[in-house]
Amino acid sequence: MGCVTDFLPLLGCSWISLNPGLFALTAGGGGFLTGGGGSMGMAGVGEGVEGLRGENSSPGSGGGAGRRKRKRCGECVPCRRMGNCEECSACRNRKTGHQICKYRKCEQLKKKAATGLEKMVFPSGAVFPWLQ
DNA sequence: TATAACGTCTAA
DNA sequence: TTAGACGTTATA
Ligand SMILES: [Zn+2]
Ligand SMILES: [Zn+2]
Repeated sequence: MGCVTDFLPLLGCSWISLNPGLFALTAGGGGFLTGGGGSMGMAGVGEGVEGLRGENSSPGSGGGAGRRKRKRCGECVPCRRMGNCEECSACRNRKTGHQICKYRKCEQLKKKAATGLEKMVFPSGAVFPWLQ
């Protein structure tokens, strides 16, 4: 196979080629490790595949499982800020955007939800040993 | 029900 | 890659 050993057999070799944006969005500027330093990292591989499309997540039943919304920490500077500036794009487009004022956006919510798999870096220093 | 805001998709 | 739109969840 000219493909990646045992990675996503159903998707074949075309996955990364067809989803460069998604990969860059999660693995690169995802937020953790600030890409570019020479070290990359995995950005939610487990959830990444599930997050490919919103077909997963089952909040319907139970009412406890599934991916629920995170809440603001309430301690960061933006969280302590009160009142909307009414001038930022979030405030101006509040009617359609449904987003909190940019100056009030919680620092923790700015980062993508971390699952813990992001830190999966092998001792060899390689992030994707199966690619080598 | 109304209001606020997170998560994700998609156009630019 | 980013900002905006939309759907959905969470709280009052
Ligand atoms: Zn604002
Ligand atoms: Zn906060």
